[in-house]
Amino acid sequence: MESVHIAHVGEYIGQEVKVHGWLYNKRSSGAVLFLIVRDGTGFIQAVMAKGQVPDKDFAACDRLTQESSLVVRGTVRADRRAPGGYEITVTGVEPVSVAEEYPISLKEHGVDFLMDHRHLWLRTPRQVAIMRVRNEIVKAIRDFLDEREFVLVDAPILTPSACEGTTTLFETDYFDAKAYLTQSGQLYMEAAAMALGKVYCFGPTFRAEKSKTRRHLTEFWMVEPEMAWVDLDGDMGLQEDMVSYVVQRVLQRRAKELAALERDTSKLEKVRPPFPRISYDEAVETLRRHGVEFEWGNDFGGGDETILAEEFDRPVFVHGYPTACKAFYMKPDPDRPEVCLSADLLAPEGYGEIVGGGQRIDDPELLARRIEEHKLPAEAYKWYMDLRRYGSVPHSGFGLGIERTVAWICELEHVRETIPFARLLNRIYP
RNA sequence: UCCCUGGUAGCUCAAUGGUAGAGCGGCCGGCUGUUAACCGGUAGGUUGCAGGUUCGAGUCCUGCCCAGGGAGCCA
Repeated sequence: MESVHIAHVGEYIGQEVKVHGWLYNKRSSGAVLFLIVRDGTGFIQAVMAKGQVPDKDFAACDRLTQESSLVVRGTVRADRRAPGGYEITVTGVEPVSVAEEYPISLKEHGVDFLMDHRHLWLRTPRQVAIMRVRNEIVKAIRDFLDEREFVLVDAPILTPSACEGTTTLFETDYFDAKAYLTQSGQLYMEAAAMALGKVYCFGPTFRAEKSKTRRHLTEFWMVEPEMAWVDLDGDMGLQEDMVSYVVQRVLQRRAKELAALERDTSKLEKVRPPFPRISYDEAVETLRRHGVEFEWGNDFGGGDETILAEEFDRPVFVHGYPTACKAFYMKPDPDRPEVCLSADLLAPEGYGEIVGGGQRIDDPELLARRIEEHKLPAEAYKWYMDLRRYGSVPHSGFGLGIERTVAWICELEHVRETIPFARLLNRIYP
């Protein structure tokens, strides 16, 4: 008898199969027992009638609790009444482990309770759908970059100093010296781009900021491509191609999951290049037109980003930010040094900044001056300066936040559901 | 760090300053097609913690703790 995953039972109509899974729910009508079984690939109802299986088996199943593990044997049958289209007529059931009283019911729960039980919450249909979409997004990014001949170069997680020196870092002890958890692999990617041309890193990043919003995690994942010989324009071109590719791939391959999440896919269909590009100056004008009192030189807040994004039906680039409010390595616009060759990509529907990127300073003198102006330890950035001393070239890159992208594509309220085990300001359990 | 809201049964919630309750889950029983099944019964409480006001506090006051939402912060 063949063991099958629920997602594939449709290929076994009329055959007797084995399904290994967990009891999601159970209903009974006296002499008929309905077992709703899940195995991670799907859900299926197994129907068991008294008299058609040994009484001992029937009684044992009647006692099974929610989330008990079991092996069901039975014949696959197409049934219009079944939500998935198929049912199993049980010929035998082997309980594996009877679960204790399960904390998560099929009724509503509060966020705090669910987060405390994240290890079990992950088993519910909605969370399973989100994890599958996340997986598809990650795979699509890797496939896209691979097709374009980017090389995956892993950046270190333990770093000797801040990449930008400003934001708060998680400090750790490194054999009696201080080390920090990385907040970006970018500087290392710049080194790698000078070796390999087109590279990217993909890994966790850590920010010890006390941010308490639906868009922030203290530990999150970023993909950071970096390209030698590419300017800001080429950088934005790659971003719109990549984001469009990812969205279309998810629409194509995860339609079932998006439907389970009740995602309005018509809005995602529109995500195709080219994306609109507006300058920081135009963005400020737009905000003022909407009645926002905005001073030139400030960075945008969450509400500002939403107003800007709502002007368009696809993600929008905002480029040419004031040099003063961006990182030290951003290349100033040669025609207008008060703004820099940077660009943020704002997702539609209020999801805010999903990408930040730009062209890096390639002039050694200017970079040295910036490091000094930002009061960064020159010694720690000696290797970074070397990249400009030995064959400097124009180069650009960006960082895309995985969780914000997942939240947007899945249309979620909060990024805490986009990562298996979220790390938040007040949460490091489970 | 600041502002707002909340904390009552395992969970989700109700209770005019006057006997702490319901639904779900648990347990016991019933039902041969249930779809978050349904029906009957039953157990289940230091009302976040510490003070205070009052004849009487889940309810009002003060402090603290925790959570949620937002702000700030944030490639």
